[in-house]
Amino acid sequence: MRIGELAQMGQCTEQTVRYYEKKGLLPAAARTEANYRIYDSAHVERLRFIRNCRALDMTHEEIRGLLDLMEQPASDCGGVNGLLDEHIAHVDARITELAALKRQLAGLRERCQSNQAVNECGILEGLASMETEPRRAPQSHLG
Amino acid sequence: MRIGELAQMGQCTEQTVRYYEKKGLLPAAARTEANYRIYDSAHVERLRFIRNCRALDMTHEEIRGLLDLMEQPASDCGGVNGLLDEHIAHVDARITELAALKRQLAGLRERCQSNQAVNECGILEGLASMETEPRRAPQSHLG
DNA sequence: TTCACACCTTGAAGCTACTATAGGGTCAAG
DNA sequence: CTTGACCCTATAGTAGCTTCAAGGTGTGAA
Repeated sequence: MRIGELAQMGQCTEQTVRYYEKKGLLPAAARTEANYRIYDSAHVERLRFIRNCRALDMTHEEIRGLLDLMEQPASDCGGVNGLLDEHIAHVDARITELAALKRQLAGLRERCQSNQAVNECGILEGLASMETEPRRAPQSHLG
Repeated sequence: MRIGELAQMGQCTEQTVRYYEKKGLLPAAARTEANYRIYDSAHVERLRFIRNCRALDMTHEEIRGLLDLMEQPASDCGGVNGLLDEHIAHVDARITELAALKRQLAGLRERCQSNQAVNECGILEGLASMETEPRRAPQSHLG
């Protein structure tokens, strides 16, 4: 099959497939005489694996880790479990961060219930007077 | 004051200040004869406002919106309230997404409790066989 | 044959919000 | 006169793509 069909199987665009190839997540495809990339079912499997990982918000780095571990099918899968545990920890950390953020925003929002003049708005006052604390390193890659 | 001091007041780096100037969040600074940027207390206020918004994970776009609204101090602050409400909705949406993600990851993690061979690992089986659903547009800018 | 049209190719630029690096200029103290 | 702290610009890199530009390929119809 050609790139369009593969992309469809992987629920992504052709550009994304080329991008994965460039980044080494997918191996370089064989080519037809016209220089078209050609794929088989092994590529479909690998692409779907990658897309599933992406759907779970794993980074390319994490996915690469899993793919590397899969290269030794007989070895122990402790590394896989560890990688997933770390990823779950990232998600947890981000949820915690966002919950704190939401509390802060809710507090700010309470400072202006009615429509009033911009220069008396409690929200803007709050934003102007907050004490910015130096941003610490993010606990997760999840934005 | 010069850029180093301003950056310190805003809990950010000098590069970040220059970046904000380039992006139009901060007005172009006056210069000394030696071409050094010079700032006063109004700049400090504006930078702190921006940094506080960033600490709340607002985008530059959202911050620009607030700054624009502040340019008309006498006008009604309904726009400010709306902007904040939308931002809170972004945070909420992201929390919901991440909670769903966490459930999915927990289900996946259960598929392999003990260390076994990689090619029999339930996690990798799960990742290979999941049905990727076409990724819908993100409900928030929060990664 | 020639045309349209769908499909494929590459490379480069754009997105967010910075961070880092290179290669230089300014200025006060020792 | 040199050291060191501070400042300047411009460029490239980060993640994970998306979009654009400018073209080549292949098939069916007029």
